[in-house]
Amino acid sequence: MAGVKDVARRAGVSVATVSRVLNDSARVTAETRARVLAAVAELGYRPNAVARSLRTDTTRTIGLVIGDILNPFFTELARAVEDEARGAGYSVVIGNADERADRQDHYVRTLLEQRVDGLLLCPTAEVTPLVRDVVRDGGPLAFLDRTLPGLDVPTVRADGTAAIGALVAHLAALGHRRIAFVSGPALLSTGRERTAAFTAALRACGLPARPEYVQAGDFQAASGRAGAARLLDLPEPPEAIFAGDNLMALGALDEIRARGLAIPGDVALASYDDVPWFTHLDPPITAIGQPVQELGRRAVRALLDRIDGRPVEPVVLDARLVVRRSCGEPAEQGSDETEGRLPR
Amino acid sequence: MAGVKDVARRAGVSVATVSRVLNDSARVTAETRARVLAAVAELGYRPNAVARSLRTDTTRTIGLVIGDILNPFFTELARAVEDEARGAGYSVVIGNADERADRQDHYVRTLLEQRVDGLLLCPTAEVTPLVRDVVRDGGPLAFLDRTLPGLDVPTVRADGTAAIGALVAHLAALGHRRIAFVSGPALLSTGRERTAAFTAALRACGLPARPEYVQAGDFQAASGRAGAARLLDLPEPPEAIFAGDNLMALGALDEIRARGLAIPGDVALASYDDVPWFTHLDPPITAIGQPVQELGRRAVRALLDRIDGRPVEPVVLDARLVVRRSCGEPAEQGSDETEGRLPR
DNA sequence: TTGTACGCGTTATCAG
DNA sequence: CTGATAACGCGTACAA
Repeated sequence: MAGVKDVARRAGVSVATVSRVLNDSARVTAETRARVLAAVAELGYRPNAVARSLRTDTTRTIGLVIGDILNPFFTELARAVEDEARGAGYSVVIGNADERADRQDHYVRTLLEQRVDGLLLCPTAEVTPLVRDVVRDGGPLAFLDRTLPGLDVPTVRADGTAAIGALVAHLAALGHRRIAFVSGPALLSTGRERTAAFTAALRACGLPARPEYVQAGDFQAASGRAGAARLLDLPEPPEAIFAGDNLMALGALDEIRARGLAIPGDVALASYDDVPWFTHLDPPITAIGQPVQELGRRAVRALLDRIDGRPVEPVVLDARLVVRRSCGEPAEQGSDETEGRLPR
Repeated sequence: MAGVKDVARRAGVSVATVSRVLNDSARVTAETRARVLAAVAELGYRPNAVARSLRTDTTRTIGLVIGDILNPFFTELARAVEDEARGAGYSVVIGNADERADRQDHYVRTLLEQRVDGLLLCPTAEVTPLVRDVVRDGGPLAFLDRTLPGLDVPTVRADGTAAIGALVAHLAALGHRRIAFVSGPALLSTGRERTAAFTAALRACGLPARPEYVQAGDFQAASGRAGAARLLDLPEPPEAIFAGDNLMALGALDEIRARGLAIPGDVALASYDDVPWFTHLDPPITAIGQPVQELGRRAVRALLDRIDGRPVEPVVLDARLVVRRSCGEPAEQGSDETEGRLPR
């Protein structure tokens, strides 16, 4: 494969000059520039980014480790991150942790060895030794969507506390008193936050917080189904089930359908995370939507700020309740802004 | 950041020895190996993959350029590719072409400059000059899902011809005679193949092929909605709409719902590509499912074969019809194997 | 078994 | 404005 040397020879100049026109770093005669460019085209020269990176100690690349590539929330997030990064001249390398700490670490390690300029991490566990080390060594890290307690790392996330409060109030207003939650893992900040917000919201509405009405899941569909099954098997099953993410809502839906139960007649259903198809179910699913695009954009900006040594402060955006009909007919229903919404 | 040199000094050995234990290439005393490993741990040494790649001319990395990261078909594909690659000791770098030829080329170029060992491409257009060059130069390329005419490149894909034939026969058996198709782009092999199979299937069933019943889309939801709108606005609207992929099916669904039409009473709906939530709609959507996991695995194996200089032949798997209820009640319905299926 | 020294393709420094 | 050359971090002949 042709290198700068070949190009130089063919253009009748030195390698230094070739490098200069390729990076338009210094002033070069229009004529020699043309000769070089011609040689580049003729030889089909492709710059070797590996060598370039070794020399410049920069890869123009950022890593993104997401929780689960099959989860639409994360793919939408990845999309937003990628768009913003591309705009800034960076490539994004995505690692799919599959909600496993070991796989997360695998990618963190690999990406660091690849010498990415920065790393966006949606942590899958409390904290692994590797992540602790990276933080200690001041690696170019930022957290996205999820936080890690006690670590001083720039974080971009959405807070669902208010929206969950609104959801529980909505359920209570519709007459539901036995409200259950299929939670995410307690190891994740998002899992904990949503559970805490849920119990606080119950209290605020004067509803009892029954421990058996909080079932632990792992953000995967199967656990949503299992959690719903346990809830529906209770001597006194809940009147409403709130799933901690869209995958678990899908699982809960599976279980509810399998039992031939009606929504919201027999049991109401709501979900954290909003996805396009929620709108098409009968009834459409009430959900809490996160500002995913904005999350992605802000995360990239925060990371680039950190890379460039600019000061960066945490970003917390708000999630919001989208009322549809899966929890019962509201007395007075606002227009559903996402009705008929199309992805992209 | 610590390098081999630092490790060597700390362990009291030469850099060569360090390199040897890191790659367990040659015989090293157990004792020195231990000393080196200790030094590595103490210094928190992280091998520089960039330098290593420059030296070895191999990155243990493959590129994957997909059509659209928001399309569940592609994310599932990416997942399968990643799993298989990881098993073989390779990392996967994903590029999202967003169904645009320019963006596809951007990633092909970038990945090539990054010196990936191989490149899996789901081509977004007939053929771009860049792709032509890469093929001509014998770049380590394989096509996935989509094929490019007249190019001698290993290809792994699914064929839907038989399944589409079965679908049209199914529709005809249910009494539908005016059957329409929202096609993918004619520039894509998958778009062309499905359209050809559709018209052939009509003919096989003795149904007329009306040109106005084939509306061109681009595999994105918005075009599915627009295509459905044009069809439903026809003086003689179709009794059944078959969408060329799951995103366009979502769009068509949007349009049908917006018009207050009943499925399948007013219009039947079917989709190419099967997704988990199809099962939960009322009625559940009849679809054609591809063996996505297998596609991903075979693609990686084919690419690695090519990289290692082993002979590789094209792989064509079969898609299959999954009958649900969105086209009407079949006289005799087989069990739906994917009912209640959970992702992962 | 271990050490020395060269080179991978590029950019950046320093002369000219 | 252009050219010669050192250096980036690592792997590997070759020598010891």
